[in-house]
Amino acid sequence: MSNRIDYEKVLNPAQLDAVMTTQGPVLVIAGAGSGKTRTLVYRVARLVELGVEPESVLLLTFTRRAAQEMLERAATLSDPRCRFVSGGTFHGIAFRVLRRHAEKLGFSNSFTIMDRADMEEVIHALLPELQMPKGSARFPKRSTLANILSKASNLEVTVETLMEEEYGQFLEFCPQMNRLLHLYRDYKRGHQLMDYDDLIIYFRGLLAANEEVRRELSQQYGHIMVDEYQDTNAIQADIVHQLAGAHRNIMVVGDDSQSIYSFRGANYRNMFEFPERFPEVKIIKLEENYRSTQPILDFTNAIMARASEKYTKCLYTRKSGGETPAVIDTRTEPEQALFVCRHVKETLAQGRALRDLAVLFRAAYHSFELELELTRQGIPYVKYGGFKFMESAHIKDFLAHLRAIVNRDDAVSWGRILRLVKNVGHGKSQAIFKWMKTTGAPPDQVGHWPGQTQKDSGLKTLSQVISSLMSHETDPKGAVELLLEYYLPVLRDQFDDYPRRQREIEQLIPMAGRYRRLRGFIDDLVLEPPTSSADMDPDRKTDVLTLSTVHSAKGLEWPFVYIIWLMEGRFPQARAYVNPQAVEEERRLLYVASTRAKERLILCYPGREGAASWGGPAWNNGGVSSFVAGLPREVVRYETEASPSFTSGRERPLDLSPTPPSELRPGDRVSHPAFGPGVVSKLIEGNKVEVLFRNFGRKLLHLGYTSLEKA
DNA sequence: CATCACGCTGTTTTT
DNA sequence: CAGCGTGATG
Repeated sequence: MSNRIDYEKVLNPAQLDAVMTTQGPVLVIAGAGSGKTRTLVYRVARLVELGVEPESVLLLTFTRRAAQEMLERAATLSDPRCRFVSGGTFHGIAFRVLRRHAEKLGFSNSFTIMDRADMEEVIHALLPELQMPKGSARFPKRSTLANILSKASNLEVTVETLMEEEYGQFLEFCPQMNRLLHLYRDYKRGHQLMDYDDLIIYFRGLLAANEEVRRELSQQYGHIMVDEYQDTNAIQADIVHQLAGAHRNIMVVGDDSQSIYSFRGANYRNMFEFPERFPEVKIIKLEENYRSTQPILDFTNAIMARASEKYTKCLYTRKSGGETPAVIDTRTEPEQALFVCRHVKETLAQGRALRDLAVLFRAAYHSFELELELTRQGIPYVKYGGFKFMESAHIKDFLAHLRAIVNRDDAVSWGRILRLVKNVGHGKSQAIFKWMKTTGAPPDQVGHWPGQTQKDSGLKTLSQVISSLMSHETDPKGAVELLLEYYLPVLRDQFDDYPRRQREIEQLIPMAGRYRRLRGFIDDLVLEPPTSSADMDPDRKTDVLTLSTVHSAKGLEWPFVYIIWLMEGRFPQARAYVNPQAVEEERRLLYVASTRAKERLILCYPGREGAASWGGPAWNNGGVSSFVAGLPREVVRYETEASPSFTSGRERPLDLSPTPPSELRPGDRVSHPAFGPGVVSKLIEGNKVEVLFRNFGRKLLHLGYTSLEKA
């Protein structure tokens, strides 16, 4: 039973226009908090109400979660059939299509997807083939190499061009980079692997080269909507054009000042090129903000007014009142953590719930110190962004077994699982894989590798496990349970903190239970994984504080928002990185963060002395202090450590001096800002100490530089 | 193959 | 600092 919606009552004129225009191309330029999501939700509802088949509506979003939430909302407020609308990410759609048409691209339909960690691993394995001259200047590390290759393919420029523009320090390695690019391409083809970038590129290629596929998809998706269009790149724009070129029922929604994904080749100019591709486009601007108070908007407008590129709009609200955002120099990082904790507690005392508050930051590690203090003070939180559940070693190792069966050419996974066998390392694993490939031995015959000795009898066990797993293709849950029996002893051997890791792996059992085929299960996990272990917590609805990277906070809002430590200088050699474009992206990042706040916005930064933790010139690509410096008092309130609201409430005197090793003994309980609670296992001469952390295993720490504390 | 000492060097965000 | 590569040793 569907509900009637009175659109004119719930939407403003611009939103209404966007919702009611259901034919032809539409570009919606929507400022932060202007009801962009609301507009998309109602438009989905409207289309279904008009009798459009839900399955023929395609909603492309940035994360799978965003799509699901929108469809759920549409279903709740109108017709439950909205849940059948096709929603997902570009990568998700691309993968589904490519799977069906893999052979047209010269791939087998058993190809597997590599995540970033896999990509880096392959690059790493290829490096010896580059034959680098010994003792030459430093070659970029593998994560940088992956960044360069990925960005070059996303921008569709040659590696040289990209390096000239953004990696001047590595220009001398251009020949090697080119060689690496080719090796990497060949490797992927040879092993039936695609990385994230390939999904998008091959998808476009398939559409361009194959009229039949293009027509079929265009017919299947008669109405297309794209959210966060400013974060798409030129290739994705081509895909949109191919899909909608025939019927032209395409709506893209975006905000040029929220473009913060240039590292993926995204460019907000895509938005302005849209009218060139669809000249009959209707352009709708949403400028009224429904989220924040006017003082918050004045602040964000003032920040963007200084941008070197001019953006399309100025936000206003009809909400009156509200307080001016505050900027606080907390001098040091630990003081910043104390300040936020104290402020949070005060806010709770005023009757607010923890779920109304969020702390946002640039990089996942920026919250380490705060997390420590929150834990000390017993304030519960969930964190989004940064650490990826799927990328932790134990999860990857575990799933590699399943991947190796599904795609027996997947050398990355085979390497992983073979190296887990006792006395098989880098060399032997490669020899075994090569043998399997040349003899065509099926996966469960690894135990019969002729080179084996008595020492690697573990191969026999692996063989048996693989053999039973192969008979569980239609029973993912059974396969996971079976593999668990084999893998748990390995895990126990390998990690000191196996109970936590075991628990995490066990969470895969119910997830696998939702799939009919093993392959579907592992594909989904790689491509659209739970964003963090917090996501898997069934009690998400509990009243907790949110910590999040700005990137992960996109599209969300909270009454109170704290922003901490936004790119102050920390890296001594950073002068090389001063880059006007990067500064502009940092500015937009601050804009995105600030516009998440509905009522109150507080920005903290740990000043220069707190930021440059071991001296040297500060990195100068921007940061809270540089963006707010000189803003007028009407727009921002400046507070320092001298202001009463900060100093008076300090809960205990700060002692920032490091713990001397003589005070620590094996067995002492300690706490570290990054790694959390742990126990001292060993003292090492000088100022080093080995700690066994509850969540991160064994780490060797240099005291004097880390704030390791006795707990 | 596994472990350890030593030297070097510097961003980060995510599908 | 801490992660990573290198080269030497068990």
